[in-house]
Amino acid sequence: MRKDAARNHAAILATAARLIAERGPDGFSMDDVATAAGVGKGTVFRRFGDRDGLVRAVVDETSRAWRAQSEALLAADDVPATERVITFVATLFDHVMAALPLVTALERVSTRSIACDENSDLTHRRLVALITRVRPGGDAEFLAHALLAQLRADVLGHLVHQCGLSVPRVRAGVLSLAWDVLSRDPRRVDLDRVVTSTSTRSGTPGDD
Amino acid sequence: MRKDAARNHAAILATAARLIAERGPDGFSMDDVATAAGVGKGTVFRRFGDRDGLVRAVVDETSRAWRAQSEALLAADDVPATERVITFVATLFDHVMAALPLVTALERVSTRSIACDENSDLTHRRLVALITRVRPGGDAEFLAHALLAQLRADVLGHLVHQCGLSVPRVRAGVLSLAWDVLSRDPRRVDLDRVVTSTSTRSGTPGDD
DNA sequence: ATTCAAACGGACCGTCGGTCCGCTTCACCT
DNA sequence: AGGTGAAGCGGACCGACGGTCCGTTTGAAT
Repeated sequence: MRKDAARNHAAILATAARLIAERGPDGFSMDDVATAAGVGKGTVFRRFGDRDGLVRAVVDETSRAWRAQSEALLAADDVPATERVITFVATLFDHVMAALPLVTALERVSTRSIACDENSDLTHRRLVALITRVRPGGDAEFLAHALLAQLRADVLGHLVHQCGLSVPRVRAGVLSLAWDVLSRDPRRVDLDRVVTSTSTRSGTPGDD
Repeated sequence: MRKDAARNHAAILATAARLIAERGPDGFSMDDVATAAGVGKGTVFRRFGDRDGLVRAVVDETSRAWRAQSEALLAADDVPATERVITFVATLFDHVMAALPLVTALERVSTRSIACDENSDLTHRRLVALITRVRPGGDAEFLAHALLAQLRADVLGHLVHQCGLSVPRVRAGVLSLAWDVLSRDPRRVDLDRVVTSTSTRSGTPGDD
């Protein structure tokens, strides 16, 4: 990589991170980034492909520390399995909250609403692995999705900024929920009967 | 309301609903709707204010049946409280799944990522009321948010279309989770100790 | 039939993501 | 050091889109 290219690459990343943090997840255009970074628009697109790629690159850099943390947690066999799941969720919560505008921007990338990138997928797989050790019988894949849905940046931002819930309260709620899910009671009631009796009166969707 | 205005109003709503269903939550422009409905662009904006308003109007009409259903559920004092919550969640799930592209479009309205409209708020308040009867001591407001987060259209669409989970599987997962949350065990472990000991090592966010 | 306000419609505007191509600059080679 | 080719640069340009404006049309009340 040429020297000027490396310099521009770093400048663009730093500028984008700053603009997103200052102006929110939608408060910047590609022109803004280019101008503020002191480069031409073409340079930004040459480096990162499109807006999507730029946001991903910034997130990727910012979340590097957390990824290492979660990787270490996977290998920490001395810690009880349940505690590892809870800690995984807690650290991810903290990470998302610390970079709310940035992660929100990631979730709003044009192509898909929910992140389909490698990092998100890796996070999910790791959580599945951890949950499986606690509840080998349960639907770990779904449970991981359910817990991760609680940690979506737009969800957390909504709770904190629109609804006015305090961050500690939300954090406690998320962790309690994770705990409940992990310690679920296997004596399942007849959920099917309760539910289908009322909901299938109109349309019976989802049974193709 | 003048006759032609009423006719155009209905035509625009129907056309928008059709386009969203056919082409997905982002597959239509305001010009598209106007042209397909046989009216001028100005007419669409005069009626609905902006893109946001148009999508909301379509959703509002489509969800009318479900709103009545949920209202009846609130008043059904003969049904056990827990069953009412589960049924509430189940019918909302069915409603969202039946109109996935439309609800997804609603969630992507420009102003805010998470719906802040009157309907969403009403749904949340009703769910809070129902949950409070089951768990008077718990954080009903947060729990309602947590359950509703599972029913976000983009979340459900991701699980079904990207991850390939079947609709019944997701439905069962969501209802099980609701059940678990409602029947949570009040004997709380020392969650705080477990969590803060590991996660606060880096940054201690959220304790202002 | 007259009248006028409500409604209409499409030309028009600003913004933005993304492309293109002529110019510049780096790094390597002799 | 000077030459050389390619990698990199940058901003003019394009098409799409949300939203506005205003001259024209139309419905209904009198």
